[in-house]
Formats: sequence, structure tokens, C-alpha cells
Amino acid sequence: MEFVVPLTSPFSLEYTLVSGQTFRWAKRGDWWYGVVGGGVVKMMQEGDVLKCVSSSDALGAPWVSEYFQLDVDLEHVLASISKDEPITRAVERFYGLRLVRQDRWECLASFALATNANIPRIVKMVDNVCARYGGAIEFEGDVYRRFPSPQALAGPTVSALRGCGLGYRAPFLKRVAASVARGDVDFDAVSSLPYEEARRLLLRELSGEKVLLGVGPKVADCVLLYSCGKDEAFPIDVWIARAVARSYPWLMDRSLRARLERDGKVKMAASEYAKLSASLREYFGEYAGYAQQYLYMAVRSEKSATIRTS
DNA sequence: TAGCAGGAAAATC
DNA sequence: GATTTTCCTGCT
Repeated sequence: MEFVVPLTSPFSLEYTLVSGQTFRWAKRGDWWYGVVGGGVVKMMQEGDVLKCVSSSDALGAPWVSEYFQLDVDLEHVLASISKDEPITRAVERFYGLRLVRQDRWECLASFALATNANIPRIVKMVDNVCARYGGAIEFEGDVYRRFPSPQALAGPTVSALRGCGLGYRAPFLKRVAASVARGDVDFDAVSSLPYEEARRLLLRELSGEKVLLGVGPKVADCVLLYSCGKDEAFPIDVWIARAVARSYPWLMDRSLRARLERDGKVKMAASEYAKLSASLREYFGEYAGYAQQYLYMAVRSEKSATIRTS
């Protein structure tokens, strides 16, 4: 179906889709193609209008609005996180970037593959998994593959999954898929609980048993932020850690900062991650996750600018 | 709790 | 081309 979505609040499709939240969108020509919501949708932004073509009626304007969180008053959010110069600059530069609300299972599975990988690599792994285990769907004469169900990924052997180029992540994905397929992960509870409890539930700290192998604090924060509506979640990856060390040194423990400067790496103990994450949430407030996303874009673009000029 | 390995592709030299 | 790095977690 073909439709347009009028934009009544600031939105940048481009910034949102290149900000590393999602792995199943690709730009061809002027259009962004996404395999999302059980189908395929392509869209193009023209000023304050989003032109869309989708494979089914289910992928209509209400779906788009929910996925891109178009009802969120972004100006209010951005005003609330603009606490200082560095974040204000990032907000001005990437104005219109929004957090998406993606499928919870897909988000969990995708980020379980994200350890020790960069974004192009993650995209490739996810593509391989979808190509092999995802259902086919036709759109404008091309065949796309949906993200596989938990059952579809719980079934194959670890070595079969390894064939998708997952490496040591293959058993993680299988275990996570099996947990979700069994119904061990109560996504609705995670979504409805406050951040701290939701995080504990996802990490299975309550039962004391690690069910979701491959899901640590960083991945949990990504899932909470990108799919469970926890806007205060602040995933800390290596880039964000560097940005924080430089722009917000007072929020980071001296010892962690020293290690970061010396090694350029962030091997954070769970307790260190928790502490840093808590101070960032306290500093940026209830929309800390938006601050994280804007800072991430800023530090990444800085990096690519350096590459071009050196 | 601290240290370390992990598979493979991208980034960097 | 070789080497280093990579949106980290689990195990010892």
C-alpha cells in the first residue's frame, strides 16, 4: 500500500536510520528499504512528509508512527537533555534523530550478536541469519527475508548457526532463541516495569540464574532502550565511553578514565558499568537514552571526519 | 573480583 | 597485505 505520513514534530529519517539502532534498513537510491514489522516498507522523507510504500496494510501510517515514535514530543525531550555544551552541539547537529521502537525479540537477538563486532559486521550476520532461517516475502518483484522466529533459531544446531559467520556468538543466539521460544522472557513485564527492575528481569538477576547467555548489561540496555520504551537506559559502548571520558570526566571514575586513556579499551566490570550508567542517567534525566544516541552520532561522525582528512 | 579468550570481518596501517 | 580493532560477555 502507498501512503504518506505528515510530520508534526521534528524528525530526520536519515539520522534515525544511520544511528546504529537498527540493522535491517538499507538505502537504495532515494529510498530507505526496511524489512520490519513482518513485511517490507520503503520510505523517503520530503520535508515534513514521509512518503511510504509497504507490502501490507498492517504496515500503514499507525505502524510508522509507532515505530518511529512520532508522537513523542521531541522538542521537549531535546530541551530536557540539553544540559551543557557538548550535548547541545550534538542535538543541533543531528536534530530530528529519534529513538525507534522495534520488535523486542528481534532487538534482543540482534544485539546478542553485537559483541566484538562493528555495525557492518552485525548487519552481515543478521542478514545471513535471515537469509537462511527467515520467511520469504516479495515486494516490488524482489524477495526479502523476514527476521526468523525464536523457534526457527532455537532449532538449528550451533554449527549450523555458525555457518552464518557468527563465530562464538552462535551458541549465544541459540540459547537466547530457546529461552524466548520457551516463553522464559516476559517481554510484556519488562516493558511495563520501571527501568531498574526491567533491567534486572532481563538480566535474570532475580532468579540468580543466567538464562540469557550473551546478554550482559550493555546489550540489556540496548534492548530496553530500542524496543522496550525505557528512555532512561544509557547503553555504554566503547565510543560512548570515550566521549564521556572527554566531555564528562567528572561522571567517570578516575581509575576507569585512566585505563581508558592508557589502553583505549573499556573492559568494564559489571559494577563499574552499573555505576557509570547510573551517574549518566542521573545527569541527563528521564530521557538519558536520547542523549546517548545524540552523543554516539557526534563521536562517530567526528571519527569519520578524521579518516577523510588524514 | 580480576584476567582472559573468543572467531571473523572491518578499519587501520 | 599485515595487523589492529571491533556498539562485550562468560568463564576461570
